[in-house]
Amino acid sequence: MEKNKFYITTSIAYASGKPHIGNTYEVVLADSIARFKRLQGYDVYFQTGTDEHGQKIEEKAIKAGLQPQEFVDDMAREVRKIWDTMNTSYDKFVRTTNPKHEDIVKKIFKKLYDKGDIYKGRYEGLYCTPCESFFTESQLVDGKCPDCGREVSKTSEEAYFFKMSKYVDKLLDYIESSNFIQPESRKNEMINNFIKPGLQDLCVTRTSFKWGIPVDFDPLHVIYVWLDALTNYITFIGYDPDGSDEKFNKYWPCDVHLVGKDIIRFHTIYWPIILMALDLPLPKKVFGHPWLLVGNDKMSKSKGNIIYADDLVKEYGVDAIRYYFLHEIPFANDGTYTDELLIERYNSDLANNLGNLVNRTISMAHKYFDGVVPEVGIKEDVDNELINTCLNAYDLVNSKMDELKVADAIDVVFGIFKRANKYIDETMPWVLAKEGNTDRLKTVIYNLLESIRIGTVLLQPFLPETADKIFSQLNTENKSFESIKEFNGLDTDIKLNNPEPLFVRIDKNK
RNA sequence: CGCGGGAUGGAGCAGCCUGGUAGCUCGUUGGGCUCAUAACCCAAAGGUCGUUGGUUCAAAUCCAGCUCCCGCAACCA
Repeated sequence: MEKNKFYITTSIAYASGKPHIGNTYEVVLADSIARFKRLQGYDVYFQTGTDEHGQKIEEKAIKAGLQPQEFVDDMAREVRKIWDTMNTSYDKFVRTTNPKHEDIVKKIFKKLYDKGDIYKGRYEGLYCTPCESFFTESQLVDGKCPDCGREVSKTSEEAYFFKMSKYVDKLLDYIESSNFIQPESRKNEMINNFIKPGLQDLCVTRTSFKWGIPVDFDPLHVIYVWLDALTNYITFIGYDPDGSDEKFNKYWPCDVHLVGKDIIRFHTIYWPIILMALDLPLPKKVFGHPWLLVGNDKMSKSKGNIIYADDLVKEYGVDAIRYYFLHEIPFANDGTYTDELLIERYNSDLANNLGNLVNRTISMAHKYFDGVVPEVGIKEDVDNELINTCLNAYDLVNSKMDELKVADAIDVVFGIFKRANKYIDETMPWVLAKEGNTDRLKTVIYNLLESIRIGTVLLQPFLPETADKIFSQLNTENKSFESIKEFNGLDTDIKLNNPEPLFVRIDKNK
């Protein structure tokens, strides 16, 4: 039987500098979804990578005394290292300087040109070289670049344009009749801001720099970011205008493109139009996730408040950071990062609620039963609430994940651990031990261990390293979603391993 | 009149679409417990839901004006 496929991407990181916490958040978010779908039995393909062309990179390379290719080789290695540090399970890390990709992009360009969707014209505007951007008169601040404050110059260059208007009606239909754009509020933003006022034709080439994919039949021109970067989603799974691979036919159309909310426009307007022009099906969903702010500020180099994920991982451990990213960033609004909030979440949720629960439970199992998982003995009504919390959790998590509400899904999982802590107070195992009520004590300890196991099975997509540690303490291989449909997945008579603290509390005065 | 988002106890958020006792986590205070990582469990205090007006029997929720913050404005995730 053929497994259902699930294709998910992140946007590709621009390889001009070390990716900061925001890019990293996106990959972790995609990773948690990819892992969840894999556990559900989907044939998942998860793609991420780097966008490696453009003027900014060309300039940075020169400044560093490197060839652009050497520069991006270094950057790609750096990006990949951070993705790996975050324990992300991407299936493919793509780079737009890949020769095969470049080759297909040239073919795509040619195809669209031959079709008449791309034509040659002139691009005019006020240009800021360092920012690599054109501005309109109204955008300027005191006649200068609104971004960097430097002089702009009137520039005009010959360029190729993509005819957007041809496909705009079809696009509007698709956007309005589907849940293609997520969250919903972005849908109106796109329609009112960009589509309704009328789409201008998109400039798809540049002559002002060399570091890019040249236009085959007009080598003065370099293909600008749109057709180069966006197309990574199809070129690397085997799209070819002359005939695509099996792999492409299997995975396309993409199920979810995860992108930052600032580039949602490119993914919900230009990208579908490019695909329409190529006669390809459109992606099912684009989710524009919010940002992680530092305090109240947007992260930026000029503010000097940039935070890098790998620094945080060194300090707190990978799962603490994954937890913070996945749990603290709301579905639609921006999230906040501060050291204080991170430490607070770490202590209360990870160390106190989860870590301490596992530790106290396994300690009791050792103390009362020599670390052997006991058989269930006497049952009582109080058990049912805990058991039901565990058995209902999968459906709740699943429905939250379907909506991409990862933070809510994690809450459901931690709700199990919270309920288990309460159960310990309700049943008071130490009293049962003192009274010699072994038959009841067996049940209580089993229920606790099994609740932890069920919670851990559901924890795997979010905190894979921690889940492995708990499974290892429980000494069990029953990790599947199938195994949590009933409350008996932990085999009895297994010898547990010794308890090891999962998260050591952090002294916030440090 | 460029477009959009936001303002909810000390902190971070939910609730608003589909009006009807304001909810969650953290923190604070008091109590309980001693299996455990001074963790866990219970309880309490703390908010006129930015502001003014309107609709309504009833407004955090719907409508209008205002103030403040933020983002986008055709390449900063």
